[in-house]
Amino acid sequence: MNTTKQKIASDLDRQFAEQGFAEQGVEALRAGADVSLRTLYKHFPSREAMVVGALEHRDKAYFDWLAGGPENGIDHVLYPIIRLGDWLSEVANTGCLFLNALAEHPDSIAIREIVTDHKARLADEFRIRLRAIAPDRDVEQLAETLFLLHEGMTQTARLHGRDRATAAALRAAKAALAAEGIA
Amino acid sequence: MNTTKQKIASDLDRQFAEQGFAEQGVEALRAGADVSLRTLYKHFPSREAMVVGALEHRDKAYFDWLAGGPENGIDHVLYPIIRLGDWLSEVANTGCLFLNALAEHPDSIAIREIVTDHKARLADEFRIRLRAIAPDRDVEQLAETLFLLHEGMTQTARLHGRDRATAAALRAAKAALAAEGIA
DNA sequence: CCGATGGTAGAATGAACGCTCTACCTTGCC
DNA sequence: GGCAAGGTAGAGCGTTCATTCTACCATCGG
Repeated sequence: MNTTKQKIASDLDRQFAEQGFAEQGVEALRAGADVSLRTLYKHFPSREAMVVGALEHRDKAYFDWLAGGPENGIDHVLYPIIRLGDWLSEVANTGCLFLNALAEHPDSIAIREIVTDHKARLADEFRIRLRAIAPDRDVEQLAETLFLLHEGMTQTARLHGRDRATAAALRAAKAALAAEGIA
Repeated sequence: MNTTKQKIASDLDRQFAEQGFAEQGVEALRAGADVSLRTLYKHFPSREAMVVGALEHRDKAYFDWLAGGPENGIDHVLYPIIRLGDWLSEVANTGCLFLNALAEHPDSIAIREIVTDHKARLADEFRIRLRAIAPDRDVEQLAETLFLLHEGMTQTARLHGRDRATAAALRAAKAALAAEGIA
């Protein structure tokens, strides 16, 4: 079964989030996941694979976390931003795991790919939600704006605190929607 | 003189921006700065000091870059965001050097301090500019919003391209100002 | 001309790293 | 019972890293 693999991936995710990527060697990761080195390498045959595994785990966890929420109205569109506020209070607040990984491994194709995919999917999420409440509009620019607010909020939460960052992102999102006559 | 030191700091800044922090050892940094190992260590007695030196250099370079610009009106407030667009086209587009450094050295007090200071000064920049055009208003929330847009734009430029990120940030900034009756 | 300053090249060191390997143990199905 | 699957502990290998050190050179004010 890959139950063990998933458990390890979850531990890797948490460890990379809390301690960063560079400051932890494979031995520290092994200890944090509480498995043997052999088992760790069986599931993730290189350190890079461990990073990819952690990112894949978080990608899934993040979109699972987004399930549910209001089905109509402006809150349907704002929900990912609202939910991000909750997320930031539950996990270690060290910015975006994906962008942090990319910062440390700018040359890794596998990592670049998963980061790009995750962010594209997030941008799509806003597009889909906007189309749901404004089917007759071109929502492309608004989707980009909401995506930008989401990213900015993630980074700003590290520096100004989660609540202020959430409030600022929601304020700006509502203003952007209002300026386009949506809401 | 510290001319040599400044030259090295500038090279370190560029190298960290282009190649990331983790993937470069001291020997690579030395080669990129075209100095001897001895001289490098004379000015920056540890690798951490090299990171701090690069960040200090960029902090100064960034605020120098912000000098000038329109003195009145909404463009005075938007100028850091407009100028960020230019900046992103001139340097390697790998996100925020400060946040990347923090991602790789979450335990370094010296690095955390310079990152915090830089970001606080940037937030102040927006506060000061807002007060200049709206002296009778409480600009605190708007300053936070503009700061968030600035940060979000920096990250989004990596993924969606500089021009789209700049346009989205400016759109959102104008909407936020309009919503508060400023502009 | 001399000595201080600040540069060069690059070998040496000791620690830490990613990864592999040997040897053994536990569990559950036929 | 026995064997296959998948786990454990941890020593060892070769490499790379940050840092230090020896030995030498160029420039220039007094």
